[in-house]
Amino acid sequence: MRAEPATGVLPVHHQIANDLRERIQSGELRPGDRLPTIGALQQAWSCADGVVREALGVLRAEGLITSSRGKPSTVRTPPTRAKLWTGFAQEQKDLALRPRAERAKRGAIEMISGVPIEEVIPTTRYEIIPASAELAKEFSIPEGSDLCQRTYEMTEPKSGHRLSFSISYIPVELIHGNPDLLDETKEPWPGGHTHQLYTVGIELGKFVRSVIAEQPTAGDRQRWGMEEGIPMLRTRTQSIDINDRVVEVSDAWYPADRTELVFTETLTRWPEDHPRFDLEKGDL
Amino acid sequence: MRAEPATGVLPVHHQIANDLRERIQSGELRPGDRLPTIGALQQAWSCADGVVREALGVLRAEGLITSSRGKPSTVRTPPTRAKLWTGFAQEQKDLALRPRAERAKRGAIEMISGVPIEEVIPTTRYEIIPASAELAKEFSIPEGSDLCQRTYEMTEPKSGHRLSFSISYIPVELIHGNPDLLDETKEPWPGGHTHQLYTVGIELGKFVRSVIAEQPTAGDRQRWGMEEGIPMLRTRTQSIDINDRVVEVSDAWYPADRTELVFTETLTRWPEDHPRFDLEKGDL
DNA sequence: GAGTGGTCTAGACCACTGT
DNA sequence: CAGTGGTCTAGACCACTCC
Repeated sequence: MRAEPATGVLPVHHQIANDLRERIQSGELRPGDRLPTIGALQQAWSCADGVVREALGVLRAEGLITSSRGKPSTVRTPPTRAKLWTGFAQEQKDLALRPRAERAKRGAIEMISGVPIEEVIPTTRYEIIPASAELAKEFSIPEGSDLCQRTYEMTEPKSGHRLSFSISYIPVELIHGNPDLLDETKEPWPGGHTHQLYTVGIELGKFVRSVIAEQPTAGDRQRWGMEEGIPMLRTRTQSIDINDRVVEVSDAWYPADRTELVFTETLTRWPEDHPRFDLEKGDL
Repeated sequence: MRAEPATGVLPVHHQIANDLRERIQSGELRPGDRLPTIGALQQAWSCADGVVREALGVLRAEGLITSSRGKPSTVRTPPTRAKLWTGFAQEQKDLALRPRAERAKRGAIEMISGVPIEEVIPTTRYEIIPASAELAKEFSIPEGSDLCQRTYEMTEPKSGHRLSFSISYIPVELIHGNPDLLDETKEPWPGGHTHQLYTVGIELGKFVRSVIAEQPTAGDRQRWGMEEGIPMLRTRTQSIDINDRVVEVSDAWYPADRTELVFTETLTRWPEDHPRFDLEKGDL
């Protein structure tokens, strides 16, 4: 059993992957189309089936195709992503001063997860944990200080798949003035986190949100019902009060094939009498 | 050559991957540490080398390990990500009305890519292209209208690897008042895009930035010098003028192991005399 | 030169899908 | 049932790194 020398510099499985990728990106193979079977590709490229499988593995890892037992591999349908808008923090802040009835119109969970509450199983879990080194640094508090960790999860009942997941941290010291804030049965809280903080005398000054992307593990993929080749978006939001103190940190995870994060930045107007640009003056 | 039946329900290569993943995440195997060699794992799990290779492929695709020819596989060192701050749009807008000397302190390229200009090869390319269906929709203009496409790329000279890449689109109709805006030799433009738009009478009202993540193709990975298992962050920024018209669209790509996107949202203060929360009243 | 991981082959059994 | 892809084996050659 000798391996024939590669015809080119590029390994054969990469050649196959490149060829198929090109045919997908050029539109010759359209979303939902069946790929050639492994047997057919094996014959076309005169190679062992393992090589073809390797090539398909590459495309699967790039999120371009899906394959499962018994069925032919197909071109992945490009995802339709739900837009997750941020920029409602100001609205949320103004709401905190409004009466309870008005606040009740928007739940805390919805604000955090961005998913409307319907036909899903929400889970909320509160826990007091010692601050890790990382979180202690975020809050500028000693390592091991008490943190209130609040976990929000939403699950799709039929498949059991996770739809949203986020964790929020608050130093217990900041909220011990209002025992209700440590009581998970009080969720969802009318007016959300901004109002919760208002009840202990905290006024928010700004939010800082950072976004990274990671590749989920096989276990993650199973929990979320994700296919191979789909990254995970992870956000960390710092809620900062008007004294520049970090009062809450919240982490959230989003499957990148279902989610698009949208951030808006509104600008103030120039003064009415601002100088108009004069091309003749050549002020470039 | 018979395949022994799997000892459990889980395929062996997943069992091996899970075991190694756990040892990495628990800290038993630390960043930079060598993994057991394929031969050792093969013996430990009494399986063929192909199964072990498959398992390592899984971990590589998750970005947990790196491996190359001749050297033992190692645990990937967690990336240090450069923070890419947004939220300077207001500052940039105010700068547009300032004198040239002041504007010249910040280049257009730097504003777009977030990478300081030093020891890199910047490339700027202008091109007039017909609007695709997608872009026509963004601008609410007829398909096929003239767009000015400006491509910004920065390359690391030694490795030839791409450091940053972004493309901006502007309807030619909007900028024909100033021919310099179609001249790529005028880059970098003092004061950046905001000032460029100012020269044709456009005042910006807001920015809308959306973020998605995708898995790069093998070719992308080579161009950017990325390892397997690292996703790509992609942003699309709409520049919207004070009349709610989309005047510029800009796409940018960032390797997710080197980049963290940071968005800030500043809130206005509550009025001085806002009602203080009264726990006794129990207004929850 | 010994040891590492990368590529490839040929053959086998299995789980699942459709008819 | 035939056909699909998923898993596994055993053996081979190759490219590369390090001693």
